[in-house]
Amino acid sequence: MPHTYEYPRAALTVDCVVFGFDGGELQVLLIRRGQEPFRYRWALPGGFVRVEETLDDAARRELEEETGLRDVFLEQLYTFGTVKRDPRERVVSVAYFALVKPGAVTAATDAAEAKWFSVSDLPSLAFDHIDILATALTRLRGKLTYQPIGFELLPPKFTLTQLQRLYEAVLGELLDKRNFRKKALSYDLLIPLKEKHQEGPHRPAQLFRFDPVKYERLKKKGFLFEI
Amino acid sequence: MPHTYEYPRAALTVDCVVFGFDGGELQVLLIRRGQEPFRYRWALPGGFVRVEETLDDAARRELEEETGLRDVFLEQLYTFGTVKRDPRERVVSVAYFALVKPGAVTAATDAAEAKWFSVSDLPSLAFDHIDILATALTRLRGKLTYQPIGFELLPPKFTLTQLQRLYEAVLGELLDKRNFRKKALSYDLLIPLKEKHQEGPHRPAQLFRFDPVKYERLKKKGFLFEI
DNA sequence: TGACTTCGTGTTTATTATACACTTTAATAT
DNA sequence: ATATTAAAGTGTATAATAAACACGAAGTCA
Repeated sequence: MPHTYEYPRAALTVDCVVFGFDGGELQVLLIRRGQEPFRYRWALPGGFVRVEETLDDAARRELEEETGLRDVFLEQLYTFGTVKRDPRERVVSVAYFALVKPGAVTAATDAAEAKWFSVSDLPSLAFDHIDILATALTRLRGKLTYQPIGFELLPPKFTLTQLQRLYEAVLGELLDKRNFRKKALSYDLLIPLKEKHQEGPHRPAQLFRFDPVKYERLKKKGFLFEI
Repeated sequence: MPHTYEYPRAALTVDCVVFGFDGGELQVLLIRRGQEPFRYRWALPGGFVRVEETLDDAARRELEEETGLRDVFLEQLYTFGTVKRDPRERVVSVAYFALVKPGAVTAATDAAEAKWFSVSDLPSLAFDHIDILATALTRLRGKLTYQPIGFELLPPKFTLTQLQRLYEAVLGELLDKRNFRKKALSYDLLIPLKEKHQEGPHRPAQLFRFDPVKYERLKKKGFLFEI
């Protein structure tokens, strides 16, 4: 059913930069395009915004449709609106960035032609998606240093070393173990569990979980979480 | 000339939150609407994005058309896309925030039915513009503490006391004079001028200007400017 | 020339960040 | 059982930064 307007209108899309962490490197989830333009090229998951859904809803819907992921940390990033970013017609894209835990990762990747890529070894991307990705990376780095969003990238139970590896991967620098642990624990957001994480012939590591209640409380005060 | 599409499309607009500083309070520039909906209500300057212009261009164009302002600091803020934010039809708005110097202020206000309001004493606004404004305020506060954008709100020549008053107005707290000056000067971004600012029966104040060259250099390094 | 008002300045103390190395603990191999 | 292995876990001294705080200087105006 066609729709007619007095003036030409841009098409509106959402694109999601989905970050994951495999324990060593920061990863991005990409899907292989099936149609022109940029057929067979890797691209960010995304698609057209429907006229009766919010932008956030559109991002969540497209993410689930194309990757199987749901209930993830999702936040609006930036809106990309240069005139020629899509060769067909004017398309404005509201970009989102998402953080997913390793659990969600394996469940999702077999749902579609989606694949994780290390951010340090990316293929050529469709449209201006490399710019969107770069913007998302900058935002992630910035955010990580003042908000405890790292937990969104780790399993529900994690060790302090895993948390440190994540920070090191995202920030691109090595951190001092003792200072990191001091700082991370000082916010009182990590709850030690009774369990330990045994892996290999060495001392097992204490497992922690994140305290979402204290997190919400701190968030209202406009807190910081600087590492 | 009508334009037809296979699926319904949202209309795309830009809205600008323009901040100014009168020496005492933080101000926002609003325009009075001439048409329905929300006729006679105050609203953020803004309008429809043309299909052949970028979002940034649209924001600058609308800002100049409605307020006479040009060559201002302008930065994309957030995109507002709830379904019913405009009672007529689906309208997605890319919000921008702008900072203008007092010089531009007086030149602009008589250009249209635009008026400055103190952020602590706002009228009822059209659409969801009060939400956009709140988002902009939060962003301004956050940004001001780590980037030297305060200069965008001051005249080319300013005193340290003026700069401090601005920070106090935006952050909503009083700052220590000596510590503030120490910090502000430590970044080496303020150039003392030969002139002094004489006003009233007391010691005249040293005038400074902002050093844009050093600013650009620092920006590339990903610097901070914390007060 | 004295009153008034804002400008401009330095030091001490508290807090936070940084640098740095050895003991503990469990699994595994012998 | 004992030795080996490898990561876990921990404390202190020093440097850097932030915070608290008060008074003389420089002009105008009566």
